Amino acid sequence: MLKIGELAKHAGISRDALRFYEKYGLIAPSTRTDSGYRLYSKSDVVRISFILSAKEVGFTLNEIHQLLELEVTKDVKSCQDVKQFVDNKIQVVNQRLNEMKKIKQSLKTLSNACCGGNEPATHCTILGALSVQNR
Amino acid sequence: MLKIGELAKHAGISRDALRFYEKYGLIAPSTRTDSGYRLYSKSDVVRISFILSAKEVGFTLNEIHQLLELEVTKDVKSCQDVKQFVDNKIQVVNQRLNEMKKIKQSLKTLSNACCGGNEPATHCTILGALSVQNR
DNA sequence: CTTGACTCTGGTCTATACTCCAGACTTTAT
DNA sequence: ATAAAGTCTGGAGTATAGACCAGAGTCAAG
Repeated sequence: MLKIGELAKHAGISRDALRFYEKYGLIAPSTRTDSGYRLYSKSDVVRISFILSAKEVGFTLNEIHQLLELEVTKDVKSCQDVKQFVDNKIQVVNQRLNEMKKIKQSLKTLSNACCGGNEPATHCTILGALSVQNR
Repeated sequence: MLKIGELAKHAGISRDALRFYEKYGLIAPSTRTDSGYRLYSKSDVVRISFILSAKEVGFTLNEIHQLLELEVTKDVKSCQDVKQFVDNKIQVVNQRLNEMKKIKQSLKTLSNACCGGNEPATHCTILGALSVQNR
């Protein structure tokens, strides 16, 4: 079991962020000490790492809440509902993946065009790289 | 040349957003009419589409500004600087791509596990899918 | 030539996702 | 036993990314 500071350090976020996520309903510590200190379990660690991954790729806390809520509401939702919701999210993720790949390609084109030498970078711009793409 | 409303419609954002980006230094209309109306050129359209793509994949306006600033500061920055900055961004994008792929895989696992039928979704959860991943 | 749609500037307001106290209590280290 | 470090709740403050509004000017159609 980890105290809030330990989990925060482990996850690379602040204690305040953890308490904020709790207020937001994303994660609650499994238990508390007699004195009221939060204690987080291993599964809490997994949960936090999912939350951070999802955030990393651009899901809002609200969307993450929906994803996690599937668990809470699983008894009242039918498999059908869940599948539809998830398939929908997969579409979103796919779109973002494609945008991301385009951006990466632009950056690579730019990096390659750029000799990396000491002279002024007169010909090195993102938009230049983009218009090369578009040609 | 497009007026602000036309560009906004074309790009799928609000006029206010465009004016906000302008204040932020991301994009300025090529010219103005005598009466002060903003007029956007084709390259402005390209620029906006880059901004939106970058936003889509999770860059903040500030980061986008840095990407675009390469153009403005190109005379004072050496090729080396540009290359380093860009290669750095490519690392970031790569990390996000990987996170995104993981999320997508989780969602797919979940979708597949889920029969899609009418019964309660007792076994369908993201965290369930995640722990299957981790096994 | 007026009505409606559009644009201008400048300002206030909002949601999201936190951060940063304050004041009190608890735990750990020496 | 005491200081330092950590934690608690509650509330205020902040940065980002716009949305919204007022009052005034502009343009296009009938």
